[in-house]
Amino acid sequence: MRDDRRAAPCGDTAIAEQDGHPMARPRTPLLDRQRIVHTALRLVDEAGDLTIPALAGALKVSPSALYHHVTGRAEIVALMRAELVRAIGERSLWDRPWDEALRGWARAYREAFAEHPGIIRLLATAPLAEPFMHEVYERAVATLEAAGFAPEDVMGVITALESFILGSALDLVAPAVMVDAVDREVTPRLAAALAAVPTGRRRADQAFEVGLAALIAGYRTLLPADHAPVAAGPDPISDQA
Amino acid sequence: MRDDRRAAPCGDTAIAEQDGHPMARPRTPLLDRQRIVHTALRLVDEAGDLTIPALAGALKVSPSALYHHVTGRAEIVALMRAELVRAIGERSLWDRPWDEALRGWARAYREAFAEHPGIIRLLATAPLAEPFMHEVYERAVATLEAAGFAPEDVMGVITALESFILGSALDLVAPAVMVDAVDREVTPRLAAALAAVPTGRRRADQAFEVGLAALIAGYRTLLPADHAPVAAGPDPISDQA
DNA sequence: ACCTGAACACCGTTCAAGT
DNA sequence: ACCTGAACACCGTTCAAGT
Repeated sequence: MRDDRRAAPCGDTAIAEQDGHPMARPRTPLLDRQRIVHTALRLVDEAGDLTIPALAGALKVSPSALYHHVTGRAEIVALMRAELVRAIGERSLWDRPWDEALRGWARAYREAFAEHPGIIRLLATAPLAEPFMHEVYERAVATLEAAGFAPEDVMGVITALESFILGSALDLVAPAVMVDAVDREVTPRLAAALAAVPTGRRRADQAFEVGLAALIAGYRTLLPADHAPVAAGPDPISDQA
Repeated sequence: MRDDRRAAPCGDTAIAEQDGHPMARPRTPLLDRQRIVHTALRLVDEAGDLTIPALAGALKVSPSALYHHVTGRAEIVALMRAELVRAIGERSLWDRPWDEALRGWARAYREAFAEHPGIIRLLATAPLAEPFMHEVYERAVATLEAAGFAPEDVMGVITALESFILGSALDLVAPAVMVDAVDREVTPRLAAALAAVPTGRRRADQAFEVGLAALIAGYRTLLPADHAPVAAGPDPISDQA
């Protein structure tokens, strides 16, 4: 069903078969982990899933060639996860009040998923808690403790927010079945509620913002009364690239 | 790696091959959708994934036999989802204040997943928004509107809660990698925060309860001032079978 | 070291053949 | 209608063979 041909001009990859007979070991390696991961990401974005034959095809290489650079499909997925986590870390800023920091982190986290929607279902089934993520948690813990959260609550606060983000990322790729599949005879109020809400991407965005605001507001009530540095202003948006 | 043999006593399924030669159409059907779904659920719980050969093996039937009752693997998954949704609906009670109702629904929802942990990764990638779910949404919308939530917020409130539940269900099956993988030299505060938290299932439970309480508390702030029927008492637990 | 092509075990699905 | 066994297209992975 897919068409992998893309009019390859001659000399595309600098090394090609010399005459007509197949080559074994090229002088310059055709592959490296970086090229594999980036191509895999592009492929997942376009096709929605990842198969070794398709990946090898996009890299103009035999499937078995990949196994000289990665241990298998699982490692490719792990590398994609690392790439994503790196993107999250780059965009999160922790030198600000805890509520703004958490909000910015959550948005960066979800935004990274939103840029590679196809990856969500590949990564959702496994946690993001790779060593890469540890330093992000470290900063989150420090921020929350400094803000006055009880030590035994801190991990729960972070984990719950992360669960919400991950669930929201899944919501992002969930096909919006309901909108007109709802029978206004049987479920009239649901139909009305759906009509009052935007469609497509903005639907998911709005639900995310509603939940994020509520979660942060709820976290604020966990703080002892003398710790309330930031007034509950209406959503101080923190812009960032 | 798996051993599907289970010492079958003769006459196990009432209909077996008469002598030694294979049978074609048995007098009583060997299969029905109910048996298929329940066996699939058991299999997913035990093995963590679902394959047609394994399912056929557990049903003591040839793989191709399944296709006379079900259109394919996708429909089996859909039937499992319907089974799960039914369980959620049965345990949720909506004739109570909105916050208690939402809290009970969320717990029932997650509890249904927790009983079949293996199913989470099968269902997480697709929404639960099947027609079965519509009437649950209908009741949720009615409850929230009656409580005074703005019509344009209602779907967001429900969707965000559902995202949190789904993410928490995924957290439930996430292997607890971090606990001792954390380097207390590099990330000392994270290590300390983790030490202050329970391990195993209870870790996920606590994070879920922290997030659920915060979300509901945050939702309460969305209500106009004249709508606050329930005081913010400390977690009125709603027991249920 | 790095690539190819053949090969293997597996999966989901189809289909003719039997009753 | 309902089952079987053979067959198909596909997948991830291994491995000997080439340079």
